[in-house]
Amino acid sequence: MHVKMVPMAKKTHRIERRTDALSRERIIAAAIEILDTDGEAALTVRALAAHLATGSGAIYWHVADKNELLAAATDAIIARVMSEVAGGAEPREAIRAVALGVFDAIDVHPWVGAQLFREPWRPAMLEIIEGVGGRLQALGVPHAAQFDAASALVHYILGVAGQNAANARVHAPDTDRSAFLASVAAQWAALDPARYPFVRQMATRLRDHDDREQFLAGVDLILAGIGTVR
Amino acid sequence: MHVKMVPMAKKTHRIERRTDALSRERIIAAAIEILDTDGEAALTVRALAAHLATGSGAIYWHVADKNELLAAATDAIIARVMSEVAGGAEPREAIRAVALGVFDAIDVHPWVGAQLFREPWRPAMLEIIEGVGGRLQALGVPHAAQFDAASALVHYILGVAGQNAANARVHAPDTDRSAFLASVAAQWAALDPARYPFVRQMATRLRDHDDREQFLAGVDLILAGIGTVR
DNA sequence: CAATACAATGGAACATCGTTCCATAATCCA
DNA sequence: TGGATTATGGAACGATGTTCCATTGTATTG
Repeated sequence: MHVKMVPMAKKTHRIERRTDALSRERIIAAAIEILDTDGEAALTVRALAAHLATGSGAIYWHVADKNELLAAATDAIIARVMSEVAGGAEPREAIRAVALGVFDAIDVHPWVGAQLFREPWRPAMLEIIEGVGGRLQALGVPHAAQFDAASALVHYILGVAGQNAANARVHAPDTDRSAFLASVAAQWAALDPARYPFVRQMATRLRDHDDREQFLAGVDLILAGIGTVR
Repeated sequence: MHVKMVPMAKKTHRIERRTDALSRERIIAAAIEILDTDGEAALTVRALAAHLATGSGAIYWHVADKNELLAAATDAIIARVMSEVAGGAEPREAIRAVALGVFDAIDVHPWVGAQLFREPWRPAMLEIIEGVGGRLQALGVPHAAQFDAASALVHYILGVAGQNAANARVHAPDTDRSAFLASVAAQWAALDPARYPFVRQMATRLRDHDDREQFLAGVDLILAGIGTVR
């Protein structure tokens, strides 16, 4: 059952619409809220309808389908990130800032990491490519190498993003992360030394590493590689 | 009670089963066949049961759930790739070979690209990490930098893998790829030059680029970066 | 002001999915 | 041989995304 708002003055012309009217923006905002608080799997059309105190059909009047909803939510998050980064810093620092912005956004909204892979021509991906690639020219990267350089950086960012999204999907929303890392590290350490010598050696590093620092180390590594073709 | 059974040798325990008996291996093989020919979305438990001429319940006797089935199928593909690569080539070439092996495998089995992100402690991911990281030591990468270097390479490979998987998901199974690239390139070229100058410039490169070559260029870029910390 | 057209709503209904349950069949073991 | 165990196949369940449609609210028109 639902409680309707009481239209107080019905004699005068009420230009304003009902204050609880649905809109594409309100739907996207509600979707983001559900995704952030309860995870990717919790965003069902029914849950969304309940959260908005409406029915499923009303949602489909404003949004084509769930895919479009997720894509729009992703675009909203990434656009916000890129506008916050902006700035006219030194190009190398700007690239790091863009990458870290995306990383941090996915830390807060893990579902974005999975969405970035779908429909790469959507605004979200364009923003990232532009944010990274736009600074490569200022870095002095030869024109012929800019496409490869931007592609490498963006794909690396995507890889980390997807991995973080996957990790968030596996965990309970607030599982102790260090406990999880320790458990995987223990599995690695218990592997057959003859078959997996490297992975075994990396077990302790996996346990102690900081995701954010390591992500940045990867960006720096790629930037160093880009520097060699200057 | 007398024994009138067939000669029941302890070691020759071979009683023939029905030749069409199900098995975990047959189920995984059938799943891979459906995934490869009809795409990720076509793999439903019902389709799989029909393909094996059995019922859904029988499948669940051999396999825990669909996740495990997909993970096992992924492990099978990646294990095959890594055993084929192997070889004692020069480390730099070996890393390129491993990366290309994964790339080519995902070109044939796009669904693998999406699966690699789930449960990174599974055999498939271990194989890749070991295949890449194991050669870094031989490359002369300092011990302290090996974790970051391997992580960067693997995440880059993952990013490309996920992107290719997404592309394959969007296309009809045999859509003309160059036509698709041309259409996206046209969209890029039509963007606002003030907002997306870099993406616009890259449009023609996007149209003409070769995925495989560009992937390798990224690997080389990262290897070059790794070389700077030697 | 009444009548009407249209945007918007909410919930029932539908097809499909992964999974569970269970009656049965096939096979093994004592 | 007979009971126990393994294996099978299909019905049934709950949940999902989506469509359909009767109904409501609002704006426009005669």
